[in-house]
Amino acid sequence: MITKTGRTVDQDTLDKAFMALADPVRRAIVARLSRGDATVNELAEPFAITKQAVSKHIQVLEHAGLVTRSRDAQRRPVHLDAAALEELTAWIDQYRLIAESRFRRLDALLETIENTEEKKEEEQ
Amino acid sequence: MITKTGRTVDQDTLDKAFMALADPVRRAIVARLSRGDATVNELAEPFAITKQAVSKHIQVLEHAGLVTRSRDAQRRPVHLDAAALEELTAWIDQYRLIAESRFRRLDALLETIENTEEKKEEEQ
DNA sequence: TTCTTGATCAACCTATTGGTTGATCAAGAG
DNA sequence: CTCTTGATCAACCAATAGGTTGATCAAGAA
Repeated sequence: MITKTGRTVDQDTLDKAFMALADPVRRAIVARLSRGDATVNELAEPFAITKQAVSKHIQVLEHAGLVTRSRDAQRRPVHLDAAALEELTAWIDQYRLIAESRFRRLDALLETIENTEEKKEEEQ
Repeated sequence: MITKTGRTVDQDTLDKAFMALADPVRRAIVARLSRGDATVNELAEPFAITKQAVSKHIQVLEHAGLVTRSRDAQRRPVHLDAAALEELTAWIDQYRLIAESRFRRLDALLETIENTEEKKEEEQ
């Protein structure tokens, strides 16, 4: 599929991205990163799980294309990719808007029918 | 968290909803349903998997709150819940917009620095 | 009642997830 | 060189996801 940004997103990328967000720890990491880049240790601090587990979560986010990492001596700051998030909302909105427009058209149709019924009653 | 619609969405609901979208078969089902309600058999037709497997996929979507089902004799038409999709985009956008506004502020800062540097050069 | 249709239930198999512990590596600091 | 810090690799384990086959159920149709 093609997003508003013109980028092509394949099924596998969508699989990984949605799967990545289907975990409360990873969503908390995304929330934290929206406020600014952070290291694995910083990200691990609020959680009651091992640093290794958090490292794995970050790898999941990275393979999903939601975050990127740079090198700064021993540190490897994690950075949130807002554009990747936008592609997900674009996918969802595409179908949500179709469903909603269909709903609105049905709404209009029902109104038309109601008006017709009222007219009939008036004519009687 | 609370969405634009005022509805509260708990972690477990987000877990299930994102997990539900992390599968190409279920996304295809969502895409099909955006065009209108359909039965399990109709939804199963395009796929090379058993009807039972599709039935399970629909249950996953249902437990995630993304679709609802009504009763019409033996048929159980599946209906896409556009409002539930909206809650997901609301969650994503919340953090995407924070990250982007941060990015824009950094952009503005870098511009300020560049202008300052240019000014210095002019002064030399 | 019997047959057909639409759909689910139940049991099972395999691959993958999310977590652990323990070892290892890479880059500075002393 | 040795020590510390930040982070990853490797092996393992329990739970779950996605799929199958076979039986079952509920509602009309004949």
